[in-house]
Amino acid sequence: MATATVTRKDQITITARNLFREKGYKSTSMRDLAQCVGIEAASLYSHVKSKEEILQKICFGLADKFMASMQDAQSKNWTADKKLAYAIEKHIDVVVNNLDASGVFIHDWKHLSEPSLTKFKQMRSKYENFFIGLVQQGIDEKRFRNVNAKFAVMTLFNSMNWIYDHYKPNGKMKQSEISSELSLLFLNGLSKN
Amino acid sequence: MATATVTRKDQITITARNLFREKGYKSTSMRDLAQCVGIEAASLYSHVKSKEEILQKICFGLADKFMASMQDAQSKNWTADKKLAYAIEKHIDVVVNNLDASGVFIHDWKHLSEPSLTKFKQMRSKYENFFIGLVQQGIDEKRFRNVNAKFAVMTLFNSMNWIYDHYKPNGKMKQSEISSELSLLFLNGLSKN
DNA sequence: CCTACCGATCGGTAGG
DNA sequence: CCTACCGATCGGTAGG
Repeated sequence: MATATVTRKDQITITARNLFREKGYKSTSMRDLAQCVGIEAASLYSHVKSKEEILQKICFGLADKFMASMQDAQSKNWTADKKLAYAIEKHIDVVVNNLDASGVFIHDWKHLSEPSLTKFKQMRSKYENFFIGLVQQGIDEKRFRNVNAKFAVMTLFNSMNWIYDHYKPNGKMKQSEISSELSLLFLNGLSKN
Repeated sequence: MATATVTRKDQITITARNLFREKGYKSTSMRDLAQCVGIEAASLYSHVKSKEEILQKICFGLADKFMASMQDAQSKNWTADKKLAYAIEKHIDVVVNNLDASGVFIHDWKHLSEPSLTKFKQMRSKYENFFIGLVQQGIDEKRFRNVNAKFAVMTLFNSMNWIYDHYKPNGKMKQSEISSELSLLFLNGLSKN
């Protein structure tokens, strides 16, 4: 029977995600990380190549999840507004189930060095353009008001991405409520009537 | 005749705002700052007490502007929805006219130490509660749908605060368009249609 | 506003 | 995974 084994490397990644999110990447030292893991700082380098490698794993790990959810939404044969609601739901699902990584993703991607930085920006653009395309399609089909699609999507993203900051797993609002409320707020905001 | 004199201290503050926004507070060294100003690092301390003092000036300088716009909106004898639209417009006005400071405000307030940190959080709470109160009032008066007022305001704030990130002074959208589009998007989203 | 310098801390390596 | 240690850089001070 396969048991879920948390290797030391996993433990380092998980701890780093939490520390980076709490204090920020630049303010977290490898010595902080080592202490939380319970080993000496130098020992970290038996498991990771560098501090930035950890950041890369966190940022691209989440980026991959967003890309997968995009492809899922893309494959559906629905109207633009329905697809958009679905994509919002999927995005929030990723954020809520990766709270620490989401915080790091949003705040610390800037500290990636080349060529990771360029790759990261490209993935983000691709993802943003998918949403912008859906909004534009909704406008063309006269489902939405005639807004600036890019501006609307930026507004949406900022709302979605910061959920990690005020979401409490055992709080008043359940994940499903947040999803439905946010997509309603946004789609209603775009609606014509 | 009074001429606008930019003192060295002003120059340090302005340069710091820009560097902190571009690279982050923690990633900007006093040596970086000194070089951009054109003096030696040690000379900075003739004009400022510490690195954190600069951060405090930036954060509380902007917080004061937000508080002033809140008091302005509060003094109006209008309905909740109209007051909210006005408060949104005023908030965006502060952000757009303080782009660098807004970026620092949003990203780096965490690096304030006590007692500044507590004071900052208190001001922010007061400001947030003002907006939450307006949304709740709109709900009570049956002007808005019955949403979670706090969640709606967090959504609004995240949209408004990140304008600094994609606003281009000479871009497609003028400030007035951003204001009206964002408040329409939000108020329309809250409306019962 | 500068030169000269401080103690602390950083990411990371050597060698076992 | 540890001890021992590296060169670089940090915020900041002394003294002029």
